[in-house]
Amino acid sequence: MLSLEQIVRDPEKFRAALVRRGEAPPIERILELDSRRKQLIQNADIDRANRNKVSKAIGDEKRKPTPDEITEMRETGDRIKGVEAELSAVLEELDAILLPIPNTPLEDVPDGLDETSNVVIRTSEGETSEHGNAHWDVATKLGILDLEAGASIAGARFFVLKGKGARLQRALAAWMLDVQTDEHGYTEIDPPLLVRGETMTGSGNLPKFKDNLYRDSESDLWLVPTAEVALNGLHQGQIIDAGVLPMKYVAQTPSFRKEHTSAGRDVRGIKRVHQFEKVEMFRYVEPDTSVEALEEMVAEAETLCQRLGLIYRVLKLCAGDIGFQSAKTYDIEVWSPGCAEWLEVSSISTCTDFQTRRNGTRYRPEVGASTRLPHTLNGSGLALPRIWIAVIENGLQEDGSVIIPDVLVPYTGWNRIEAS
RNA sequence: GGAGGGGUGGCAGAGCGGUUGAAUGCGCUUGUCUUGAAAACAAGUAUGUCGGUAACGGCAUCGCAGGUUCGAAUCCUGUCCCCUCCGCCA
Repeated sequence: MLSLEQIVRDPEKFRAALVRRGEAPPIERILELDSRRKQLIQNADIDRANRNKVSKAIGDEKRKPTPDEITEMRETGDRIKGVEAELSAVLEELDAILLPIPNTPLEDVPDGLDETSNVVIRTSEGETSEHGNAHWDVATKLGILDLEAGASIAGARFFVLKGKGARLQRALAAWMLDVQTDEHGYTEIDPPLLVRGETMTGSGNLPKFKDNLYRDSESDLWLVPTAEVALNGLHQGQIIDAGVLPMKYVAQTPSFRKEHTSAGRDVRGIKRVHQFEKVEMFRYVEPDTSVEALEEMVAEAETLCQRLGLIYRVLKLCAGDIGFQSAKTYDIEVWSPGCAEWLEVSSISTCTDFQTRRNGTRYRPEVGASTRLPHTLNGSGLALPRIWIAVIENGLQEDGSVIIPDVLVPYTGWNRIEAS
């Protein structure tokens, strides 16, 4: 959520920033509601102050209230209730307006309204060859991927990994998690995958994106579309002590997405599925260090691609293509020689104070200082099964077998998936 | 699923209709003392919001949401969470 206070202070700045993302926020209505809000608060406070004074006098004097006092205070109480009712209607409307407004892009985010304006800022060494053997053919033939079983069990966009395919995914996840914890200093978290609505709202996924989320209505819990949701909720409502930031977390979890909005895209194979594993990095940092932290996280994700020997490129997303809660996003894509396309395996964003304002995560810059909102950053490090796809398609040999990267061998116990 | 108990400030822990935003202790900050530290002593030490350049003042908050009352941390209802016992279960 954006800061109401800041919007009121400089409405045009916010309008301009949101226009860059193709949004037309009702700024006038917000200003109107805010001034009404302040007026109502003042009215109610005056009445409450008076009521407090009278009640306290009665208590101090240890006497019964006079009939006149009772009448007057009842009227005051009714008036307060009326004002409070109007105030809560105003606040409700403000929430309804503010909650679906996305974060504002940082200055250096490129202009543009869709992915065609994203900027490739670097590409790794190596050739983007094509061999035409897509993972759905190769892996099915190897007996390590069973799309039919996935469909039979759960429907379209679900899949089953088998044997060395399942082991390869487990190895990838374990290796990435080890690098993030042992080398990059992240603390491993194993969070709930079902979360409350408030937690989902705190991350920015609700109310706007409810159609892409799975939900158990009986217990009113939502399945996380990414570990980011849970990691973002880790400190909601808390004040983080001075000196604790930055905090770095990493979690490997499944992600559940309905993908209604991408109905016709990537229908073959397992590029886009309803349930997938992902290793997610998440950081809480002091505001003036978040820009630097974002670059670090991109480098951390790139390291993984490099060690897997994959060809990848880094994109800086334009204002219209960054996610709802993001102020700036880099995507990392790896080359898929079988599908002959770039696959997004990581999306790394700074959400500035957008999420912490929503969920009430604050920190103290110094002992005794007043609280501030930390910045949050998130990024995949990295997403399965797309990395799995890339490893399979890149490791494909002439004879149909697949050789896997050396870094994974300690986790698999073998380096080749033999053609049957 | 059944039966109880409980949620108060950074922590511990009083209060159970009337100067209670909240005793007391611990912790923390600052000051005095000290070469320095400790100890002792003194003062300060929640969050948010409205007004104000500020100083400061008002209001709200004792899990959360309602209700009763002139007045609620204290009474009532709902709800969330925690704990104990029984049952069930990976």
